Amino acid sequence: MATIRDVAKEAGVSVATVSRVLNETGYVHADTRKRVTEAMKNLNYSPNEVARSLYKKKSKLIGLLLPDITNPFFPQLARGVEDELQKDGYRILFGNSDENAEKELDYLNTFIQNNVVGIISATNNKSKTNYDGLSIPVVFLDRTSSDYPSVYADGKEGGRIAAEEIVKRGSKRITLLKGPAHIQPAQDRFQGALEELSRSDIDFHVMSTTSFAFEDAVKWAKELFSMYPDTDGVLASNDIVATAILHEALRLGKAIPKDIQIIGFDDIPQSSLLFPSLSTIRQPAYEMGKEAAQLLIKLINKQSVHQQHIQMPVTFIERHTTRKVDTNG
Amino acid sequence: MATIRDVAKEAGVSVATVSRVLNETGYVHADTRKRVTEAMKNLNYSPNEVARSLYKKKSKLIGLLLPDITNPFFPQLARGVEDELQKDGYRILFGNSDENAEKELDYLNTFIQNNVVGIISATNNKSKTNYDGLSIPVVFLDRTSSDYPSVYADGKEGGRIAAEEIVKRGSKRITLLKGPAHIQPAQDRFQGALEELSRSDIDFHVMSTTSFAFEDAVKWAKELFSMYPDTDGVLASNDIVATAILHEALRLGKAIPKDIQIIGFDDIPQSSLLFPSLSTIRQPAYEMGKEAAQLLIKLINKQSVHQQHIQMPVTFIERHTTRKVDTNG
DNA sequence: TTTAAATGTGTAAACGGTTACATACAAGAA
DNA sequence: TTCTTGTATGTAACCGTTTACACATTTAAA
Repeated sequence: MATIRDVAKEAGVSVATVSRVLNETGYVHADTRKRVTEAMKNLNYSPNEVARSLYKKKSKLIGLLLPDITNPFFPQLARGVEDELQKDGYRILFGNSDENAEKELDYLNTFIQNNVVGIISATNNKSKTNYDGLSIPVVFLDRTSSDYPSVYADGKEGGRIAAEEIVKRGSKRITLLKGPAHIQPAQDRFQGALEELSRSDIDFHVMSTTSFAFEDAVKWAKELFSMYPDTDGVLASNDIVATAILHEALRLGKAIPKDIQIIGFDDIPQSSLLFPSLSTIRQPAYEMGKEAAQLLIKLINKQSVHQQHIQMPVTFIERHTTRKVDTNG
Repeated sequence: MATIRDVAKEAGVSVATVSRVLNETGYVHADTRKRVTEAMKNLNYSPNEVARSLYKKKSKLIGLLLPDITNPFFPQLARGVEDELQKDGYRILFGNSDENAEKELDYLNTFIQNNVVGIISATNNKSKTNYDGLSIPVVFLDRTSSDYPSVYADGKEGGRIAAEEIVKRGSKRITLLKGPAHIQPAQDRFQGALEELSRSDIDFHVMSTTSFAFEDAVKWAKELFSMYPDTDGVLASNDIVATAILHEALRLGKAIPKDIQIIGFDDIPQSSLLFPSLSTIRQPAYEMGKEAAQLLIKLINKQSVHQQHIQMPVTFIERHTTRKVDTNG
């Protein structure tokens, strides 16, 4: 690898001059610039980002921390983040935390040690204290925070809409699935649905679940139908869980949506590919990723940001696990 | 951030001594070590990886280049890579190439400029020349190469098995989908299936496709059933395409697997969640990621590697888009 | 006792950039 | 003419580590 000194020698100038043409700062004579540019080309020179980063105490790297890229909701987020950051020349240092505080802290440390210039975190771990005292901007994604900038979907409203839609479509004995207690977005959507159902004159049960893993969800699905066999509507905590419910209902020979309606949450890509395709509350994951990235870039550039907390709209996606609404109703 | 000099001053020693306790190199008196360790703790010191990287000309970073994390096959790969690398303290610099040569080159450059110590690439772009002349180890994932170490599934055998299984289960008029020409793994599985079908006395059509996007796949699915309405078996180029075929078949009121059998490729997580669940050829994506990471680490450590080309086994996953094999046959 | 080897520590030069500061010349203003 | 300002370039310090080398003191061997 050629260094700036090699280029300087080749062009017969000092390193300062090379640096000036590199960064387009200060004065450089047109002829000199040309000589330097050619020397760079000859030597196939490309500046060492590490040396730059050391002196400037800032890199072109940002840290992205996700709970688990294997969960189909997150690749969309990640892609939104990347597409947006890439435009400004930022690169991503990436890690999965598994919602494990130790892993999270570990990644945060290496982010800092590598001079990242900003962090986007979609973890849901309580210990936000991990982020206190950081001297670089952090934006939380898929998570609310009063202390830090954040981008999240309106989970409560989503839960409300789901409840409203399923009631509107005639379910009378609803089971409401309450997601993991430590995942705030799951609790928001649960609250929204709970409030809306309480307001209605519908019978409903609440069933607690503790993870979003499909294998676990299958167990809850079986439990649900054995405990509440006459359930005719399920509000699932996310699309993974909804898929498990759908499977179990089909296995039991229930007609969908005639005997039982199901509404999921997230609108992960596979939801439209199920059969019957899943009605769900859509979170605009890709756009959320982009928003978070844009917000972070503004923060990095110390531009003023009108809104530190960006709430994204949530929409009901009507597919085939819900009935057509009775317009005569 | 405290520097090594701060620690040295606090402990009343030179920076060299601090560095020695940090790296456990050279001689350090037990008492001195204790003083230094305490100073580090007091100052909450943690070494600057950038400075380290600059001097040593190597970081603890590796570059991971994927075509598109949004394609459900890749998160598994990525997770396997990460879980394995993380054990040895490596961190991931991540990028999506979209099978675009320019983007790929761009990422490769920034990987190098950031002193990554190895690269894992799952791109399928022809221009392997991008990797020539790199002074760090590269391993190709989900892609064969004679010139570089690689980890890939036995696509040809997979194609062969798929053909064998669908024939064994009684399909008589098979449509074989040929994936994008520039994606080598797609061509391997196509070749394997083609050879096996040619060997049999079964009628079959070949239909070309040019991407793995679901939206495109839907169009081909419609085309397939209009051109070859009597097809009773489809060998899809991957699970996404198989899903589209499945959808269209269901839409047309075909009974599955009675009227038509479908076999996919990859075994992405959602394939078991479809209804009917998809029979497919499984590639062990997570394990492939792990293997690639292990191989890369060995290469980085200049350990001898017995096998530079690791071919992973592929298995037929029998689910519900194929009939039970006729054991009286 | 002398000498070699092992132990313990410090000084300063890298690593490859950026930039503050110094210097020099040319052009225009006073 | 002298002064100021703009243009052009170079020197060297700095960013936070690691490490070659030097030096001093112990310990062990001869």
